[in-house]
Amino acid sequence: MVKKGIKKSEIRSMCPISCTLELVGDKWSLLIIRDMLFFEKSTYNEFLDSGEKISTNILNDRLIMLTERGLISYTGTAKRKRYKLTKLGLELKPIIDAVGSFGMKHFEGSKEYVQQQLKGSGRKTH
Amino acid sequence: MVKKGIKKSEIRSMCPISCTLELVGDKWSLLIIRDMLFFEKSTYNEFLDSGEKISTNILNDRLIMLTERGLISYTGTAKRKRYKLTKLGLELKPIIDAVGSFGMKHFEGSKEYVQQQLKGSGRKTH
DNA sequence: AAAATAAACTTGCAAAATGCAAGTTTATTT
DNA sequence: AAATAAACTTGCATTTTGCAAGTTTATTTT
Repeated sequence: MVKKGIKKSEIRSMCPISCTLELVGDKWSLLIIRDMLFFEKSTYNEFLDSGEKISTNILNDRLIMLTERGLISYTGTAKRKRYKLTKLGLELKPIIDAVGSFGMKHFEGSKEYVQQQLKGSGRKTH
Repeated sequence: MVKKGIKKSEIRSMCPISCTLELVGDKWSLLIIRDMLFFEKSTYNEFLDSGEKISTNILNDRLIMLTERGLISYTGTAKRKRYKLTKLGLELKPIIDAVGSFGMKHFEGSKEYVQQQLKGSGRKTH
């Protein structure tokens, strides 16, 4: 069982880089946020079927955590939640952009992959 | 024993964000790179005594991995290695900058922490 | 030159995070 | 009313990280 997900983590240091990585530096958070930012995903099942195949327990855990940490929030009923980025969550965009730029420059085929992905989604070019 | 460190990872997807996170998205890589970028650290022991207290096995593992992946390289003898960022590694700066900016804006006391840290080091303001 | 120190690892074991496959529970459709 | 779907939950295996204590060879110190 995933008891508590990522540990409430007793702050490694007050370094802004370290703190930010403790907030969203796990294996999945930024990918979920990417899906919200670029592909306009908002529901559990939409997040579930992204290319990286997150598993259900982890997704559930991350959605709770990101919510607790004020990066996302939801509206709707318990069985039909719609998540969106909060003001704080939106401020992660520069990070995602920088990560994406590095990737598009250095991973062959990744730029094309993005184009493909955008075809099927809410078409958000930036 | 840390057999292989972070798995050679069978690529989760061709998404540039996902690929980049597989490259440096573990718990320590970006902190080591931060130490090189901002604090001009270059040796095993210098990395060891950063505020976040990485343990020796993990540090060793990460240094090997970052080297294998072409983000850092070293000169000097086996017992006196000096690491530096490669051209590719330097291209991670925009990511670190974005992560740092978010942190300085949202974690109270983190900006002051940076000032403190810079006092004792090679004084690199940006 | 011998002893002490230090730099760069290595080892073994424990704990935490992630992954996988298969449920369960209510709402919503058919 | 039955089938489907959305949002979880559970149990267990694997991977990754953390901790404490070595080891080995170079460099200083005495």
